Amino acid sequence: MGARRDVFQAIADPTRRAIIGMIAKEPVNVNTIAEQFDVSRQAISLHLKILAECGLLSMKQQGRERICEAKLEKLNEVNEWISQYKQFWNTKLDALDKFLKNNEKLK
Amino acid sequence: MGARRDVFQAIADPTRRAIIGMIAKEPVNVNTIAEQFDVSRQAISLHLKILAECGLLSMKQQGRERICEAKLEKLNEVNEWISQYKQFWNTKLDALDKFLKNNEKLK
DNA sequence: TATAAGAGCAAGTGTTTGCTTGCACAAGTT
DNA sequence: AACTTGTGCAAGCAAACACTTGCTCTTATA
Repeated sequence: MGARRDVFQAIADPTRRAIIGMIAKEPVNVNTIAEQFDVSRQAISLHLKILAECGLLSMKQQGRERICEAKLEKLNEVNEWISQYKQFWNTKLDALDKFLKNNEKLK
Repeated sequence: MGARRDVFQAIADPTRRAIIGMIAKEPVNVNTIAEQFDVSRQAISLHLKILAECGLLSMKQQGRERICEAKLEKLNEVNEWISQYKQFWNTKLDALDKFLKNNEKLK
C-alpha cells in the first residue's frame, strides 16, 4: 500500500499532535520545535515533512530559518468525518441536557 | 515503541473508518463486514481487533456468530482534541457569516 | 574570514502494519 | 454422524514508520 499522506494518518502520531499544539498559536522555526522533544532534530524534521505533505502545516524560509505555521483548517476534514457520528453518542447527553433545562423552568 | 492502540491511530486507516461507517447504524457480524471488502476475512478480523482494543467497537458472541457493535462515543476523544483548534479555523468563516447576516439586515 | 547555527539529505536499523495462506475448532444443518 | 458456516490463531512477508548518525550547505555573526 502506498504511503497514505492524509490528515487522519498525520494526527495518528502523538508527537505530531504535540507539534501541532506547539505551533497552533504562533509560527515557530524547526530547531525550536525540535528542542522541545527528546528525539533528534531529524526525526522532528520528518514529522514536519509529513505534516506539510498533508497540508496541516506550511513552511516559510526566513533567512537561515524555516518557520512552520499550522494550517488548522485542514483539521476540518477530520471534524466533518466525526460530525456525522456525533448524533449517536450525543443522544444521552442531549436527553440529560433537556431534562436539566426543563427542570430549571419548573422551579 | 510499543503498539499504540488509541482512537487516533485506529481511525487513521481508511478500511477501519469504512468499517465504522458500516456498523454505525446497526450491529453486524464479522463475515458480513468482511464480504464488503476486497481483502481477506483475516485482514478484516485484525482491523476489528484493533477497533475493539481501543474501545471503538464491542463484540458479542451470538451462537457461532460474533456481532460487532460500534462504540461511537469513543470518537469524542478525537472530537475534543479537534475542538480546541476550531476557533483558529472558524474565525474567517465566522467573519464571513457575520458579514452576510449584516448584509441581509441592510437590504 | 573563520566559526557557529539552522536545517536538508542519505544510509542504515529495528519495529509495526497490513495482508496472505493454511490450519483448527465450535456451532448449526442435513 | 457428516458437512457447512462463522471465526480465531499462527507463520510469513513486503512496505512503511520512527529513529539514529554522519555529512553537506547556507546564512549569520564574531
